[in-house]
Amino acid sequence: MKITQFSVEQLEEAANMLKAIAHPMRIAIINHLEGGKRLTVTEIHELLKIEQSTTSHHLGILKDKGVLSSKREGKNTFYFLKHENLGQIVECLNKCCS
Amino acid sequence: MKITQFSVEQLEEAANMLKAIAHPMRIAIINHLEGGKRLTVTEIHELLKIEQSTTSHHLGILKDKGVLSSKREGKNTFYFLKHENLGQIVECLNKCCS
DNA sequence: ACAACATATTTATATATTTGCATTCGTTTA
DNA sequence: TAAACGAATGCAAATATATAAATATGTTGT
Repeated sequence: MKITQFSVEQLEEAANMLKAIAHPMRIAIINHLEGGKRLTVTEIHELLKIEQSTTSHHLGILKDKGVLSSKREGKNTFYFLKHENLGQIVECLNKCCS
Repeated sequence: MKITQFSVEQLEEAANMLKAIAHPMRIAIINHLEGGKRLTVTEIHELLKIEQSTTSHHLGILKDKGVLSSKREGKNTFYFLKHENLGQIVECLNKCCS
């Protein structure tokens, strides 16, 4: 007996969300945003040592798939986790990968 | 302050594991295996109405990336979750997607 | 050894993702 | 209104992934 029942649409959405997360850089980004932290594109780009445009692309993917939200404040755009419990996925991964 | 500290290798492994899960059919497979259930390739192939070879490919990916284990018993190969807490990811997704 | 069944692999094609350069857009400050 | 800064977008090349048909491998029973 399945615990959770997924519709085809839910399967698609869940897969898209996971696909968004399933990238080393993007896991690192989420990891840095855990605990309600807010970071700008430049901060992340310097923190992870990846190109500004690449960073923006990754953030765009995460935002588009519902993992992150963003808020523009002046010249900066801050990114943060949309659902705090998404951090659980990262924690769970950490347990399974060690 | 990050809760979890990932090494580059752990990020890669975590991403590979998530990438393995991040597919509608593969989420459906995991969903069917929750609670310690064991299913054969044919059972999954009939349950999800996808080609036998496609099913085998998906199962191979999940096994290769450490999500599933398998055990051959006679003509059949049974597949099952390697870490039961991987089901948590699916449950967490379900919460975030509804 | 042979037939029947279950699973895995090979191969090819279509499709999607990643990355960074170059450029553009939006905001602030001189 | 220009210059400077931060962020987003368009584009192209390299790489990876998905699917299924055909084939091969492994296992059981005759």
